[in-house]
Amino acid sequence: MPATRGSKPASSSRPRDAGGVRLVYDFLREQILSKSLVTGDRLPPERDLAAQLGVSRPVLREALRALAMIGAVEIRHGAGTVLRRPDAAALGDFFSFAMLQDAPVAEDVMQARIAVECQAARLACARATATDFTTLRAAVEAIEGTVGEVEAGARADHAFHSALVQAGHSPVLAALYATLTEPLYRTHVFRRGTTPSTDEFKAYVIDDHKRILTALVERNVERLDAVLRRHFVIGDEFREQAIQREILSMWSA
Amino acid sequence: MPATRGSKPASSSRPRDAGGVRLVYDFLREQILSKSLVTGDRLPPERDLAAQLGVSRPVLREALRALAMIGAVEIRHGAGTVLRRPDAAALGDFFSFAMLQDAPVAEDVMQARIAVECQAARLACARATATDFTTLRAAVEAIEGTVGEVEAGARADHAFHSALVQAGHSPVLAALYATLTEPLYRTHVFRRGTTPSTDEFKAYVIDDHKRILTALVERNVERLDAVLRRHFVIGDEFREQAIQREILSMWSA
DNA sequence: CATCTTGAGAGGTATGACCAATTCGTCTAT
DNA sequence: ATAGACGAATTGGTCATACCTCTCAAGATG
Repeated sequence: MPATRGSKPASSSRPRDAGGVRLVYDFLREQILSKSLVTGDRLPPERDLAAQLGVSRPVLREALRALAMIGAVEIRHGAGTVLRRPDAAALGDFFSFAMLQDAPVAEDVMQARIAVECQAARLACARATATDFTTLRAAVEAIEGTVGEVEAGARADHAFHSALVQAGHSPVLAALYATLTEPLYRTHVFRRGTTPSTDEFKAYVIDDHKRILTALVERNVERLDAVLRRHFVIGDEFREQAIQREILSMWSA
Repeated sequence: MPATRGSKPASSSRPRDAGGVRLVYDFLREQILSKSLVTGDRLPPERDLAAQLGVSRPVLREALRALAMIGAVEIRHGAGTVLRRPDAAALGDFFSFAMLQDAPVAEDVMQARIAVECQAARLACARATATDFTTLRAAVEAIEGTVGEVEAGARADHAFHSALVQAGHSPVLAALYATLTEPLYRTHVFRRGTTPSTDEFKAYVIDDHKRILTALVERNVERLDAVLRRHFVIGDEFREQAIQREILSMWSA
């Protein structure tokens, strides 16, 4: 085993990684920095890379698994390990482990969801692309076609709101949003809570989604924010009661 | 090796983790969710935990190393492995690998911070108590007394904003805020970035914090939102540039 | 040309042994 | 009685070896 360098911890909030693991991190960093490796490149096979670095394969695997956790590499069984460019979409476990330790209540989760979605919507006014608009229009159409159905309606609703967040082109907000909302849309009761029962209410729900899209198309930040916040008020009480009983069990699945 | 469950990936941007590793993640998630394990608890020794879960020690170590990468556990040689609550300070490697490949992450974290703080501020207009107001007034006074100092000024600034978020009485928002921001205030450059240099600017910063508090006292949601958002614009570019430079040098070791 | 099969390559896992760091208990000196 | 030193036990770090499982590409067959 080669001597480790006397470098400081990778992060002031994490203890110093073991020497073998750190050597792998450092090696890969240098490879990227020197452009010897670029995003998409396949790393040498584990056995070869471990020998090259003078560490054992389990040590190399530890390091690679950790890098996979943050999306820096993608490990594919039988195919090899590829260098990836981390983005916050890879941080689902980070956010879920963080939130699991606070036992959030349903209303709070909705508030955080609102926070993230409204901020992403603001960004979307500046950043949304033609592709985003296409996606959102298709999502509105999907809502129109499924507004009275529990399963499909909830899926279409989620797709619309997720597309809106994606249009903000902020990976951290998108990752947070996914963590916060994915469990929501999986609960039966939440799905029922998003399903209007009267024709009048159905029409209103469809129109509201159109109003959101219109404000975005016009890139009107304040109107979009207002329309969206009012959108969330609708059905809030009904939804909250439904969610409370199921929210905590979902993050462990 | 026990059969793995047919669950989907923890994050949609990462391929499915290998079965053994996933089993460890799931186990720990459940332990946390059920309060069998709380932050600060020491996990069983590797040999014992591996046997308990029916995986080999190298597999357990892979999983733990990955969790250590996001700050969910702290591994100490000779002492044991402790459960930690992840916060962004643990993501040094994430940021460094991301930035080495030109991923624009710092601005995103700030956007998430803004989302959370503004939503918490909205809630605070309805929920702030007399104690909250007392805390916030003291925080403003502390800002007045330290506005030209790098360390103390940053601490006072952070205390004010944290108190504002706390006044929203939303544990999820408060936790997210802590997760996203506490590490920032630890960097020297961020602190310098929040330290006004001219008397005029100092007075403006003090007044802006007072305006925020006034809007809250009047429980004026829209004014508070507007004042706060404008507050964030000030110094944003300076801060971002400073953070990006600092992150590379500080975390890449 | 399209589809299927096979073999090589590459990741996934287990076992056992040994090394290194930390913690705790015991003994000795003051 | 207290403090410090030392050694043993505990626990993480690493290595070597063997075997299993998945993926992919090349070759064979219809």
